[in-house]
Amino acid sequence: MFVHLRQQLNEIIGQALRGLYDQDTQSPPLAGQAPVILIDFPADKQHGEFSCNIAMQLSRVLKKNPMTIAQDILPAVQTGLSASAIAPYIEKVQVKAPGFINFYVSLKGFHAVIEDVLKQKGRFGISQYGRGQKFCLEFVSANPTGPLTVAHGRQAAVGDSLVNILKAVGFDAQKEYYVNDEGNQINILGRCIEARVRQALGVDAAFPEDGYQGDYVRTIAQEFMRKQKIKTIADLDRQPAEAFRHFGADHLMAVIQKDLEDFDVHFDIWSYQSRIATTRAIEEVLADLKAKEFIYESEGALWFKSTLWGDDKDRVVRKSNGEYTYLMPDIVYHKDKFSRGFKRIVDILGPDHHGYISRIKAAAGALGKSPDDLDVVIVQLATIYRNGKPVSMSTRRGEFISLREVMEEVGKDAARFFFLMRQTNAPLEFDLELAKKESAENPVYYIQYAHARIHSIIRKAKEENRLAPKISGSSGLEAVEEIDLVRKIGSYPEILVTCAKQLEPFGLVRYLQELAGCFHKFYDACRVLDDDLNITCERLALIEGARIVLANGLRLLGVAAPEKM
RNA sequence: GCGCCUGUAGCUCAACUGGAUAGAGCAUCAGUCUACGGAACUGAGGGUUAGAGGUUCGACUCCUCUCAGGCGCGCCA
Repeated sequence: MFVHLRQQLNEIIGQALRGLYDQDTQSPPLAGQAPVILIDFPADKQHGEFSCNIAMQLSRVLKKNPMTIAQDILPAVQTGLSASAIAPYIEKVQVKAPGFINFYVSLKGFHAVIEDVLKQKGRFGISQYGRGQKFCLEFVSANPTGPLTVAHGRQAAVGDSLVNILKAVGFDAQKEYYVNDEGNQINILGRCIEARVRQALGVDAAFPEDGYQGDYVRTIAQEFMRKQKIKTIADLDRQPAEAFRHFGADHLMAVIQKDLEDFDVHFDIWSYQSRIATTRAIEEVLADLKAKEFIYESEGALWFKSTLWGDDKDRVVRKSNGEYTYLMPDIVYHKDKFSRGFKRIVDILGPDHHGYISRIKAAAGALGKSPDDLDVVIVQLATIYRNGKPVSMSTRRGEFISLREVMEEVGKDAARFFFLMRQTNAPLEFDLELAKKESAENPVYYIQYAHARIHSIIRKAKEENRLAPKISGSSGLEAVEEIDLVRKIGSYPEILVTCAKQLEPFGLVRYLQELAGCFHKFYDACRVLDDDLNITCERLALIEGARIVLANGLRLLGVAAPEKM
C-alpha cells in the first residue's frame, strides 16, 4: 500500500514538473539536468508519511528560492492528486521550510494498509523488486578440518537470512557451500589423523607443528581405525597416504552438514573444489587468461595482473615449484559460478579475507564480467562472552566454542537472532547469559513476546465469541499509538527492499524490535477487547496485522514466532 | 611504511545512504495495573556526532588533514 502510494506520488510530481517547466521559456528546460524525484519517509511524523525534496534540488538549476519553487509546484501537485486514484488515501499536501513538500495519509489510507495485510497474510512484504534476477550467495564454506565455530555460525545466520530476504523481494537467490576438499589445510588434517592413529598404536609419532590440536582429531582417528580394522602398525602401513585426509574430510563434512541442518540452514548447492577445479579445468582457464595477457611469468612463477582492476599488487597463481596457490582454483570456481547463469554473485567471508576482495573482484573482471557483478560481504567476528568475559578462540589450538555448543546452550532461535543483532560489518559481542535470559533485556524474547501476546488476545476474542478482525472504517484507529503501529506495519515491504539492496539483514532485526515496541505501546494505551464492538473489531484487525508482519519477519530470520511462551 | 574498516549519550548500538529538533536499549532516578499475558508501559537527566577545515539551501553521512583503535599487507588458505 505505502509502496503503491509512493510510486503514484512520484508520477504525480513528475507530471506537475513537466507541466510547469517544460514550456517555460524563462527557465531552462529540465531535460538533461532534472534531478531524480525522491519520495522519503520523514523521521518525524509531524511532517507526514511522505516527503519530497525536489524543490531544494531544483533550486540550483532554476536559481530560485526552494520555498517559492515548492509553492509553485504545490497547486499542480494538488490538481494531479485529486484527479488520481489515490486521492482518497492522501489527506493533505503541505509545503514546509526549507522547501519540503509533505504528504499526509488519510485515515482511509491507514485502514487500507491493514486491509492489505489481512488480505495478503504470509505474502505481505513479498514483492517483485528483484525481477527474478539470478543470485548466488556462497557462505560458510568452512574447510572440513574441524567443526563449525561461532564465526561460521554468524556467517550462516547472515547468509541464510539474506537469501530469504532476497527471495522475498523477488530475486532468484540460491545458497551455495564451497567445499575446500583439497589443498594444504586438508593435507595437514590428514597428517594429524595419521599421527593420532600411530599414537593410539603406542608409537611415539610426532604431531605436525601447525596441526589441529582439538580432541575431535583423536575421535576421527579412533573411527578410522575401527572402520579400516587397523590393529597394528603393519595394518596402518597398508593404508594409502591420501586415505587419512579423505576419511577426515568426509567425516568432518558430515559433522558440518549436521550442524547446519540443526541450525536450520539448508544449502541448495554443494560445490567441491576437487570436482570443479580439476587439473584440466585449471589449465584451460589459465590458458584463456594467458591468451588475454592477464598472466605473466616472473621469477619462475606465474602472476595474475590483478592490478588492472585496482588491486595493490599482482598475485601469484602458480608458484615456482609448480603448485597452484589458493587463488587459481578459486578463479576456476568463480568462472564455474558465472557459467551457471548468475547475474550476481555474493561471497560472504570472514574478516581475515578482506585483503582477498580486490583480488577476487579482479578475477571477475578477467573472466569477462564486471567486478561489480561480484560482491564480497565481510562478516565480522562474534566474540562469545560468558560471565562478562570474552572466551578466547583458536581453531588450531583446539580452543574454540563450536556453533553446536552455542546452539545447545541458548537454543537455535536466540542464537540466530543474536548473530544478526549488529551490522554485518561490525564486530559482535554475543552474551550467552543474556541470550538465555527470559526477560525484557533479551531482545529476541521482547519480539516473540509481542507475537505471543497478540495471539493470546485473539484467542480470547474468539473464546468470548467476539467478532472477527475487520476494518469497518467507521470508528477506531485514531489514537497516536494506533496510527504509529499502522505506519510501522506499512513500512515493512520497504524495509525488505532496503535490506536486499544493502545485503544487510540487520535492518530487519531492528525493524522487528521497533514493531514490537510499537505494539507494546499500543497495547498499554488502547484496550483491544472494548465494549464497543466496532472498536474491538478494528483493533483486532490492527493487532492481527502486526502479528502477521512479526511472523513474516521472524520467518525470514529463521526465528520461531511462538503462539505461547 | 602502504591499504581497508571503525570512532555518535556512562555502556551497547541506530539514524531510511545528503534532509527537518541526532534516536533506541541497558544503567541511574521518578512513576503506571480492580479489565486483553508486568517477559509490558510512561517520564527525567545524559551530546561541540574524536578534532580542524572544506563542498551547499542543508553534513553523523561526501572531500582533505590530524588524532585514537582494529584488521590486512606471503610463491599461505
